[in-house]
Amino acid sequence: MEKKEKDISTEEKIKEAARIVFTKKGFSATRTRDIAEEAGLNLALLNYYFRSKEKLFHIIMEEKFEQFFGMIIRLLDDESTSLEKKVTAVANDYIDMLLANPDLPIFVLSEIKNNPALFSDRISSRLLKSVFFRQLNEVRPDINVFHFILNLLSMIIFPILAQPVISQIDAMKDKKFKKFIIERKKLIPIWFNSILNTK
Amino acid sequence: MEKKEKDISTEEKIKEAARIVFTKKGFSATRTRDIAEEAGLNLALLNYYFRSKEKLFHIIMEEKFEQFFGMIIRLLDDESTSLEKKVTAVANDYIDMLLANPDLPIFVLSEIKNNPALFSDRISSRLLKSVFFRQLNEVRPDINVFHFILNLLSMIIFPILAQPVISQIDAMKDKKFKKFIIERKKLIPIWFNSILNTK
DNA sequence: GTCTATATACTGATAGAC
DNA sequence: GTCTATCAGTATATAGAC
Repeated sequence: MEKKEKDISTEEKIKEAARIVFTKKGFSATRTRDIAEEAGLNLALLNYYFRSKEKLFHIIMEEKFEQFFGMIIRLLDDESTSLEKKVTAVANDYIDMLLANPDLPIFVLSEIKNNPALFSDRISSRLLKSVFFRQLNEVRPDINVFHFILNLLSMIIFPILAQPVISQIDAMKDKKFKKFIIERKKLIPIWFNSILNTK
Repeated sequence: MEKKEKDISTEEKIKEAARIVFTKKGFSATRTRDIAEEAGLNLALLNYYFRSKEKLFHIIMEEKFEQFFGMIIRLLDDESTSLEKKVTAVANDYIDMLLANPDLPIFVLSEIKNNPALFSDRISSRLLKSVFFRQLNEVRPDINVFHFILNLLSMIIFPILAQPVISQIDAMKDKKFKKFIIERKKLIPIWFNSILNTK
């Protein structure tokens, strides 16, 4: 009767395997057999629990989109923190999340590109109405909010996206790459302050 | 005997179709039938001219990698321009190239992630030995060159990568998005100067 | 619920006519 | 060189035994 690891339901085993394989290879390159193998389960069980590859993919995709966009929006829509604190918080927490999920950005961007309908405009409107947008407009109405937020996200997300390229450089392999990214947690807020305080 | 459009060889028609379809959908999601259809040609001709999907892909991929990395390296390895001019040149010319080839960045990054062996370390060493690296070290030896170049590339490339997401926002559709990106040609050098002149 | 076996459809590649 | 027809291999999905 005691709880063991083995008590994870078959359904959840399949979902966990699907998270790994889909985010790693994308929808097209993933075979249902890859997921079954990753889960250590029979192929037929995927269809028993989820009906089709598409349906399973949609469940995982929505989870991953929420992970990717939801966290940013929650950090930027916080009434209790200042603009500077938000930049620091995004740099810290979002980088940590991406280091734990390095396949996430390219998965999300690729799948939205393949099928833009997957991305609901509800997400972008949550960003546009966020506290962050209001705050930046109060402090620096001359700064284009879109440029500012896109610079922040670029400097955080792009290096993770480009890791497979960057890590080919000897000085940037594995742990060195991770150390390099963690350095950016401190540096990104500094760079943004010099932009904010210029002119 | 006169030259017409129709004089484009069948081989080149297939390559041009392959460029479009492979960069749009990636290797796995592309069917050889998609390429034949895009070229307006019979499927069997692909194998007649290029033996296999893999071989055709390798040809296109190497072209595209050279386009993506080669241009950056040529701009950064120019003895005749200053550091500031290089930032301006990269912001201008590279953004123009990416606007003309919006599928290029995610294609290159996805395919290298799927198969890191595709990316030769010859490319990274050309970057590390570039004039740009030497120049930045002379002017600001306290600045980490990797952070600097990655910030530059992030701010240029990421917005293009994220276009399918950004353009879901009403204020960022089509021509407005392009205008927004072109604004960045002027702004990116300004932002980098405030970072370079700080501290 | 889970397995084996198999149906059905798709994809890359080739044989052979023209 | 280019086409039609088709093969062989693989992928998703299901039927049916346990």
